[in-house]
Amino acid sequence: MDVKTLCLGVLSMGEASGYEIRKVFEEAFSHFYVAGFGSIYPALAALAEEGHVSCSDVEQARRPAKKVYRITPSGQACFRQALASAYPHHRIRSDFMVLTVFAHLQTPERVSEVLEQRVAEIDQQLARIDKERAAPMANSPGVEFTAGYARCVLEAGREYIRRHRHELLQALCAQEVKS
Amino acid sequence: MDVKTLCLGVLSMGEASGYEIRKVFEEAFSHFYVAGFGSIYPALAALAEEGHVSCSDVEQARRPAKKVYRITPSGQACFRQALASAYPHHRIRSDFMVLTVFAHLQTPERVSEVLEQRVAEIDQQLARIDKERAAPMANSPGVEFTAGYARCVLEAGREYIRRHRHELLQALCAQEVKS
DNA sequence: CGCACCATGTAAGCAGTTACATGATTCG
DNA sequence: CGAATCATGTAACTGCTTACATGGTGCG
Repeated sequence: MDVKTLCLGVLSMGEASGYEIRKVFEEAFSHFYVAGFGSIYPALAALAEEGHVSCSDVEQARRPAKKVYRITPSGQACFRQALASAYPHHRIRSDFMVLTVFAHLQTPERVSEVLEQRVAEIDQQLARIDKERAAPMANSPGVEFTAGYARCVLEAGREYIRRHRHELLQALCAQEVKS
Repeated sequence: MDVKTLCLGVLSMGEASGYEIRKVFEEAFSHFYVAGFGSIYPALAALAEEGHVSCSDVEQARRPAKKVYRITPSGQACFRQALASAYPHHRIRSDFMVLTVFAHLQTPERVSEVLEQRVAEIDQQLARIDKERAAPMANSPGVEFTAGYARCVLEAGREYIRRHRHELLQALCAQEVKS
């Protein structure tokens, strides 16, 4: 699934500008999808040309004017079709895990720092999920389920690091003494 | 971290051909990094040109000849440098979670299928981890730690789906009756 | 006055995927 | 004999990231 399809998804929950869509990606969707301005704006332009969204300029008091996009019936059909035919891939690209796999090529201090950074990032993501739950942009069972899934997986990872970091660091120290 | 760096990492554990490196990506590394032939072969060629790996043709009885790559001291230094300076990013791109967020736009049958497919994939990955643990290509504390981390996170996700799938599906059915 | 936020876009470049192209051997 | 495995590569394409370009408003 590409950024275009995901933009349609965001717009299926209500009209929005490009800037607001990006905020959704950064906040509510940040646990499973990354997209920046550079991919969102071209995606919206392409969707408008295909007739999947309509667009209107909205002047604002004390703010720059914005372009508000709305999903059209054809866009709705297109998004439903994408949902119906997509395979539920789940790809991870983790430099964190690369760094832990090759822990023996780093100093114990460095490995400890890496683990701390990962825990800090998990804490941030958990805080974001709780914030989103307090003020849900759309209170659907799907959003609820997915937030719970993300929460559960993140907490499991954090707990694992807490419980096993000493084993890893001790093994590294033992190895350092030998060499 | 790019494919080139990861290839150096694989070669830091011992010499290998491109074909064998790809097997490592598909098996031991599959939980946190994806790479196919199309990125591995060009990466190895580039590394050879930069002097980070050496390469020799090896004729085999009853097999096609292969090119065996070995990491050089400069490659080792380069990889250590990459490990020392990389930030532990952990990116997820999950069509699975997109599909669950928009569960209300799909039939309960479809959502159920999606959940089952995810559970099946988790089971496959868990089986792969256990297989790898039985015959570890390198028995380092880092490999052990990372396998445990992946195990823990995958199991948490599977458990969450098992415990909460009924809630999601019931909410969808209730909504369907209303509309 | 400077920073952060609101707001929209373009263009170049790169990394990686997909498909193509080839060919030997082994096993059922 | 066909399928799977071993084995290496190229080329086109796509999708995304990064950097560039611009400019108004609000707050401390």
